[in-house]
Amino acid sequence: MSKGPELIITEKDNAARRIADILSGESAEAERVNGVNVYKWGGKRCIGLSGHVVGVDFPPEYNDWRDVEPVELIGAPIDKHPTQENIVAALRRLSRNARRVVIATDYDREGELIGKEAYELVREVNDSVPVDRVRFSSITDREVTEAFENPDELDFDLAAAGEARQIIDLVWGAALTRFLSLSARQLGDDFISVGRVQGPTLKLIVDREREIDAFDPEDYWELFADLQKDAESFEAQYFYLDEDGNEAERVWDGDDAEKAYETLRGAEAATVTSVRRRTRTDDPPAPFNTTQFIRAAGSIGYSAQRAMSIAEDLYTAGYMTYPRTDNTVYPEDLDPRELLDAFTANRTFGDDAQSLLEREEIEPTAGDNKTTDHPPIHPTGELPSRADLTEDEWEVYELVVRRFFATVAESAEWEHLRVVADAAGLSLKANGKRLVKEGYHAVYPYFNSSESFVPDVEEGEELAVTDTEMEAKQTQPPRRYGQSRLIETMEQMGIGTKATRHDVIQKLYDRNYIESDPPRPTRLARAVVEASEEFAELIVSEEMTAQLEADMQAITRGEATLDDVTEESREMLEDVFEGLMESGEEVGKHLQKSLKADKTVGQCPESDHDLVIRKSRRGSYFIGCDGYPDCTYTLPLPSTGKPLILEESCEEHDLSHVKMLAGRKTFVHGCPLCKAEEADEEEDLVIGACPECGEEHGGELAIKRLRSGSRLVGCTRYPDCDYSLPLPRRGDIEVTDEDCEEHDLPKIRITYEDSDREPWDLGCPICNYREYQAEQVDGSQLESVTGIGEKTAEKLKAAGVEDVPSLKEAEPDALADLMDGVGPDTVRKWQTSAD
DNA sequence: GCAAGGTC
Repeated sequence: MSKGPELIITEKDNAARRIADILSGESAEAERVNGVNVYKWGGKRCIGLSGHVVGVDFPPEYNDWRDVEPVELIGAPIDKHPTQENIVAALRRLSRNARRVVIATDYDREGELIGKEAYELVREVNDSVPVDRVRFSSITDREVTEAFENPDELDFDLAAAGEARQIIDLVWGAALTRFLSLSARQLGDDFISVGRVQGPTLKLIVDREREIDAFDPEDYWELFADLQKDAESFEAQYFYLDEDGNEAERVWDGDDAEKAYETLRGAEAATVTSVRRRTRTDDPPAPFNTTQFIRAAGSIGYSAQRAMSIAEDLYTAGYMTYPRTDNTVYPEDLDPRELLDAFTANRTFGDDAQSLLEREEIEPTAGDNKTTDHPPIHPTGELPSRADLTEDEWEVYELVVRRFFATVAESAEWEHLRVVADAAGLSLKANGKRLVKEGYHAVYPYFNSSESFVPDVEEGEELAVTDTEMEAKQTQPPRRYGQSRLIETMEQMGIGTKATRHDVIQKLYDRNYIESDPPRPTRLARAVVEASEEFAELIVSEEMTAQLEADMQAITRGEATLDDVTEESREMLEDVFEGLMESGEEVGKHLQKSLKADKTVGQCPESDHDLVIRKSRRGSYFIGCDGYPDCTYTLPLPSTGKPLILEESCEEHDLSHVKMLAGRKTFVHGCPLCKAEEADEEEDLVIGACPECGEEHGGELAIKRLRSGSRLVGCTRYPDCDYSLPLPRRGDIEVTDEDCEEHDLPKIRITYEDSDREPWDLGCPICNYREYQAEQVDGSQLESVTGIGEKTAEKLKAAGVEDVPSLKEAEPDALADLMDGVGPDTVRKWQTSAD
C-alpha cells in the first residue's frame, strides 16, 4: 500500500486554495509543481485545474480542409488530448503515488465531466488508487467539511451526457463550418462558422432585422391637455374606448384626430369624473446571477464582454464571489448581518450598511433559480479601497455591493393616482406616482424611481385647461436586441451557458456576422441564416439544444447511452449533408455575393467595377477597385478603427458613407471620395527651413496631410529628402506667431473643435519630437509591453525582472515558476510583443 | 484553421 499523499482536485486554482484553507484550518502552504499551484498540508495536496484540461478533436490527418471532404468528418474518430500541458503533467506527477484521490470539481454537469477527465488522467499513471467525488454548492466551512465527511462516487452517466454534447457540437459545428467555408472559398481567417449555439443566436438577430425591414409604419395622433388646479399644472392625455371597450390613446384617422383636437382646443375647463388612488409595493430585486448582472452592468454602459472581464478581475482579487452562476438564491450559510458588518466602516458604503443593520429582521430576497453551481454574485467581506481599483472596476464593484444591499433592504412603496376628467365631452386621463417609501431605492439607485406629479383633486372638481397639443406620430418597428437582451433571450431559449453566452456574441462580431451596438446583422449573416434554414434548419434552431438536453437527461438517468445519442445525431447530420451537397455551388455563390455586398462602397469612378473595402498587408484598411490589377484606383481610410458601410450615401459621388468603429472613439468618416478630395485641396503650409537640406538645397519644412489622413511636418524636397517629424493624429493644427529660438520654427498648438478637450501647446515640432524620443527610451519600462499592467509589473519586479531587456532574457519556465497565475506561455507572449 | 464548454 502506497504511503503517498491524498490528492484533492478542484476545477480552478481559486477553489483549490479556499478548500485547502478550510480543510487545513488555514495551515496549507502553496508550492509550485510544473508552474502550477499546489496547496500542501499534513499528508494532503490540493491542485486546481483550469476547467477542461483536455479537449476533443479529430485526429491530425483530418486537419487539412481541402484534403478531407466535410462530410467525412461525420464518421471520423474523435481524440482527447491535453490542452493544458503543465497542469496535466503536474496532475500525473502528483497522482503517481497518491494514496487516495478526491474529485472536488464544480457541482454541475460540466464539473462532473471535468472530474471524469481528471479521473482518466489519474488512471493513466495509477490504476489502483481509490477515487472519490465530493459535491458542495458553495465553498463554505460547513458545506465543504460536510462534503468531505461524506464522499460519494463519480457519476459516469452524468459525465457521459457532457461528452455526448462535446461530440455532437464538434461534429455538427466542424462539418457544417467547413462545408460553408469551402463552398464560399473562405479559407483564411475569414471562415464561415455555424454551431448549435451561435446558429440560433444569429437567427434571432437576423429574424429581428427581417421584421424591421418588413415593417410598414402607420400614422397616428395623440392629444394632450395641460390641466391646472390652483397654481399646479399637470399633463393629461386624451383617450377613448375602442370596439373592445379598452382604453385607447392613439387616434388612427387624421380627420378624427383633427376633429377631436378642435373640440379640445375649444374647451376652457375639464371636470374631474374619477379619482383612483392605490398603493403598490415595489419589492427589492433578487440576487444577481450572471445574466442579471450583465443586464444591470449594461444599463450603466458596460458591454457584456467588458462587464464579465471586470467581474473576473474583481473575483480573482477576492472582492466578489464567482461571476459565473445561474443561482439567484443565497446559500443558507450566508449571514447577511455579518456581511453588512464588513461594510459599516467603509466611507462609501458605511451609512447604508449601518441603516440596513437597523432592520429588526433581515430576510434576503430570492430568485427563481436555485442551482448547485455557485452562490449568486455578491461582494465578499474583503473590501478594496477605492484606490485599488480603476474607475470602471469601482463602478462595477459598487453595483455588486449595492445589489447585495438591495436584496436585504425593505420594499419600496408607491402611491399611484389616476385622474380622469371630461373636457367638452372628451375624456382625459393623467397618471401620477409618488414614492412614499423609498425602501431599497435608497441603497440601489440603478432603477428608475422618478415620480410623475398629479395634484390631489376630487371628483366633480373643475380644472382649467391651460394648453392643448396634438402630436403626429408613427408606429415604430421592433427594436434591435441589445447585448443584454440577447443574453437574456438566449437564457430563456435554453442555449449557451452563463459562462459562454457573452463569448458567443463576441464570436458573432469576430466572424463579421454582426456590427455596431446594438448589433446589426451583415449581409453575410443573412446569407448564412438563409442557407442554414434551407438545408440545415436544426443548426439555427433552439430545438437542437432542446433535443440535446432531453438526450443528455436520458443518458444521465441511464436510459440511453452516449453511443445511442451520438449515433442518432450523426445520422441526422448525414441526411442534412445529402441536401447540402447537391446545392453546394448555389449556396457558395449566395454566400460570396453577400460577402461582396458587405464590402462594396459603390461604383469605381475609373472603371466599371465596384469599389470595395480591402485590407493592406500591414493590416490597415483602404478602398480599392475590385478590378485590380486592371484598375488601380484607391481611396484612403483613416487608420483608427474598422470600417462599417452605412446605408446613407453621398449625393455627389453615389458612394456609401463609411463609419469607423473603434469603441468609444467611433466616428463617421463620411464619403471616402469627398474626404480624399478635401485632403488633396489642402496646400502644404511651409513653416521654415529643413534642418537637413535647407542650407545646401533650399528644402523647406511644411505641414503635410497624407492620403491616409495622418499629418506630419516634412521636407518639401521629399522623396529626395525624407526628413520628417510626427504630428498628432487628432485635433486641428494651428501655427502660432511665437517662434522657437533654437530651431527658428513657429510653435504649434493643437485645438479640439468637436470635444471639450483643452488645447495642447505642442510647441516647436523639433523640440517636441526630441522630448517624445526621450520618453520612448523608457520603452524599457515593463508597462510598455502589451499585457503588462501596473500590478503585473510589480509582480515581475518582485520576481527580479526590472525592465524589458531583463524580461527578454528571462527563461520563461523559470520566471513562470516565480509568479502566481502566470504560465510560461504568457511570458513568451510578453517576450515576443516586446520585440 | 472548425463547436461549445470549462477557466485566465
